[in-house]
Amino acid sequence: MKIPMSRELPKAYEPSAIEKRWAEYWITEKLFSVPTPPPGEKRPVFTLLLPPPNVTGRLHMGHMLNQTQMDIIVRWHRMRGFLTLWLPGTDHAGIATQMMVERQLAKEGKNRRELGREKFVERVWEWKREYGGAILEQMKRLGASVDWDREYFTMDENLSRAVREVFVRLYEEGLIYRGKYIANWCPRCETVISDLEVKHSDVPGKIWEIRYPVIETALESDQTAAQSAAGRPERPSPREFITVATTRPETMLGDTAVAVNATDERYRHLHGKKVRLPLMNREIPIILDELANPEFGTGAVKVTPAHDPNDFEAGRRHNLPQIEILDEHARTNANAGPYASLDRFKARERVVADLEEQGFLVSAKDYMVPLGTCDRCGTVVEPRISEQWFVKIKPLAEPAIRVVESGEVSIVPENHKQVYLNWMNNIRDWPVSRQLWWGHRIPVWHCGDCNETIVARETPAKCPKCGSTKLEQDTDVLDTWFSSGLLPFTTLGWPEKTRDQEVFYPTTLLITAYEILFFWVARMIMFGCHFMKGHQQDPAIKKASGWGDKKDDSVPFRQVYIHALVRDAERQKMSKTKGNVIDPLEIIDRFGTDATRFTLAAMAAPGTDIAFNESRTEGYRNFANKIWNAARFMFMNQPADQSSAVSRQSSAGGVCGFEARTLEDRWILSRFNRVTKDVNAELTDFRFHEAASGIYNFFWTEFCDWYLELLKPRLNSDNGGEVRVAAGNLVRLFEAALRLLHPIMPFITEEIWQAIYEGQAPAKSIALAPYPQVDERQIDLAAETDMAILQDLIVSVRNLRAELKVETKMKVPVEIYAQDRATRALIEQNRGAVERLANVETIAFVETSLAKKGGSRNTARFDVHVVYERKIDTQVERARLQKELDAVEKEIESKQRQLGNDQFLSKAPGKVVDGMRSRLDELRILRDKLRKQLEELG
RNA sequence: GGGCGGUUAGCUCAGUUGGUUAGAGCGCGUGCCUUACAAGCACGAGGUCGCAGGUUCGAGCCCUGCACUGCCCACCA
Repeated sequence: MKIPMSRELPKAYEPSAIEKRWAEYWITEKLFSVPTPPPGEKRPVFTLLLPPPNVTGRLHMGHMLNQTQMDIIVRWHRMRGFLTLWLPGTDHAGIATQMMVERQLAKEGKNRRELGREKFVERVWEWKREYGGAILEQMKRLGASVDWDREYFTMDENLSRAVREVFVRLYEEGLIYRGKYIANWCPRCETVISDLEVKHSDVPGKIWEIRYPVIETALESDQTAAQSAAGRPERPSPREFITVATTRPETMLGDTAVAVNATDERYRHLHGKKVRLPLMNREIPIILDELANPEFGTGAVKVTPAHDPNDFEAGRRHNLPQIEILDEHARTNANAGPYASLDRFKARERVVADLEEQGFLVSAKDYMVPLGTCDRCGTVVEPRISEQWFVKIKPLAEPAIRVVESGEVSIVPENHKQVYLNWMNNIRDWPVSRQLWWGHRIPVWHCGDCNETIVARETPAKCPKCGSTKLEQDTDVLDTWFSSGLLPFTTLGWPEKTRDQEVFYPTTLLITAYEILFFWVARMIMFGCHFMKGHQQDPAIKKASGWGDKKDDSVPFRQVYIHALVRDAERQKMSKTKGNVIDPLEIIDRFGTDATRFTLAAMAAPGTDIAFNESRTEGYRNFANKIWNAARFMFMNQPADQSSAVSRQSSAGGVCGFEARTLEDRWILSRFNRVTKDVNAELTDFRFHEAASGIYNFFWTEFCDWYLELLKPRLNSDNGGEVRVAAGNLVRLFEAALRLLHPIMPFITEEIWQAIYEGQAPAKSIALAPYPQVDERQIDLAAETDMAILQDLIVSVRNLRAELKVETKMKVPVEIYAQDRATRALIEQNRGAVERLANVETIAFVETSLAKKGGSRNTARFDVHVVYERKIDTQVERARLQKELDAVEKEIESKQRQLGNDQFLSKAPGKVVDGMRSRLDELRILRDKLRKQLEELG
């Protein structure tokens, strides 16, 4: 691909003009594709699995944050020489996709049942082929440096085969079983869903108290005796009632008992009795069970084993019948007698009305009702009995707990580790079957003749027990998370043993949102530890990659980084219903991908949510523009005979060929190395915000505002040699800074970097160039100290000029007193810089303090006085001085107190004590000068 | 009912193991179209770090309590 490139850059940076071009270039050149490495590969390896977005998904801010962080880490590793594999793909997203296509069908006036399963599934595949790639296309705009040659889809044949393999193995190991249990049922999706897929909330509603008449029995005499013992009236009322409370009165149609606690004295006389169920006119027993809490309500509770999980358990304990009164649509069925064929809420109304009419309703009170709704469609879920496949989870959870406890898998930030462990320690069996059509069909067949259940990897020809060919495959599909939980190894060729696994498994890192810690992360760890048990990563690679101390290579990843949630500017969670969703693509259109990425990076402090604020993005768009213009300046100042000043050899990563001749050269080189050192450390700890702001400050403040300004005279010098050095330094430093910035802002850095080399770049892309690494020898403390003094001097003069209201263009003479010889020498040597940057005509050094002169500034190292006829506003100046003096005196006092404290002197580190002493010395000088100045003002 | 987090400048947020002067961006004020950049430059104002105690030579950071505020988990009728 020919790279269009020009050193005549437009004045304002236009991201849209370049971003698309580079995104395409990276893909067509296959820059990020990683073929299976040959044996003997020794490079360190970095592997990252993209959390697969749903095929139905549209890119939202959460994705973008997630992908930006991943891309930063990935590009950073790649530039540091890691063999870097980032695996992209999409998830078939069972319910979501099926709903999407069903909606489409509905528009055509059809439904899936008319179509039939086979045709419907074909239809979903069509939809997937047509629209399923949308989110990955959107990803490309973000610049995500994934290996597109390895793109996967969770229903690809190879991944599906692995899913069947896993199911069969688990079954054979006794870790999968089938049973009739009560579970959350979504009447709209018509499938069972797991606890995790239910959202709980309390909503205003009602609680109804209902009385059930007690049936008098032959045991009455005993009861009476018991009552007397309990100090009750000797005679029971002719019609005794037992009162229960419920927030779902319609379920009483399915009641098969009333429970009281055995310890509850109030009900002792009713032990062994029965009640007559109102409306249904059915006799049901009073049972003694822990289910009834004497502290709550009346202490008596109705028991509906078919429609409540607690009652289900109680029902099992007491062998109670399970009477289902609701069907899969949550409509009442024939068991509801006169209330059959009603929507559940309609049934509720009728039941309440009739109870009231017949005198069974005791009360109806306002109440906050706990309500579970379907995560997908928002429908109120209904606990319902059905036959499902379950994964026995404890044996899988134990190793998954161990590897996190031991740090074989580390979770960052660490507080999520505890959350993970809490959940895992209380984990319950996982219902994995779903009554859907779209997904991995369960590899189980039922024999139509002998009813045998056959669990097999491939479709069996006949029943192994009776030889019948009347076999029907189980109609259910697997929970979407079942297949995505396998991805760390199935994408690397499992169940075959492959070279890819040897090299890339365990994956290095997982970056994901907190929300799917249980859904996905936990399942990956369980499956990884189970199915990759005994796996060993290529030892040379493992060591080179920095994981030599890890013992367990079965884990799916070495590290998990949990990132925050992106909220809107008001800190509200973004949601479609609230209408406060910020569309990242729209932000990108307006500010550019680089600026948007930078925003997310700069705000991504680990552990805190991000309130996405557009004004920040605008600021970072400006930052990109700043870099752009600095580049224009750089190109403008390249001598004609020095078209490519940068060595084509890539250096070890630092600034290559820089000739530090002057203070500003030594200073900027030192600063660059310091920032480089910091950024590398910060990225190691996922402190994206610190890395981003470090680079921002370096580029803008130090490089542009100071270094470029100091360089200008040298670039405009008549001395060709000097110009050459200055221009060369400029371009070399710039080149290195671009590499430093590249992981966060890949597009603009690529554009300028390529332009620097004019088609002769040492690599196909800056993304393949080395990442800057600190060269400690280039850190120059003296240069940094000296530069700070000069900056202080220049700012002081600028400040005085502003106060004296010197016309901007007018140069003024200044007088400087520096008692310290070194300081004076420093200023003398750099007087040109001071004159230029502070707009000074001449500098005159004097031998006595200038503190008494108006229009002066004093520091511990120097006094500077601007010679100008206009007088300062005495009032304002006095106030300013007084304020400063107060602050200084206050600080002196506190320092003196500390330095006078023996405990402090003996306990505090010497560095701190020395630092405080010299600071105190400076403060005293400053105080004296300020006092003199105040005296002078009178 | 449990668990976790937040409270720092007008706004949005940083502040890694406690250590000398608490930072940034935006916004605000003043002056500048200075030949890279007005999406810019220069200078400036603005904070008793939620409240009350405690530990320490030293606390924005550690401990206790309180207030307000978010989130997650949980089968309480």
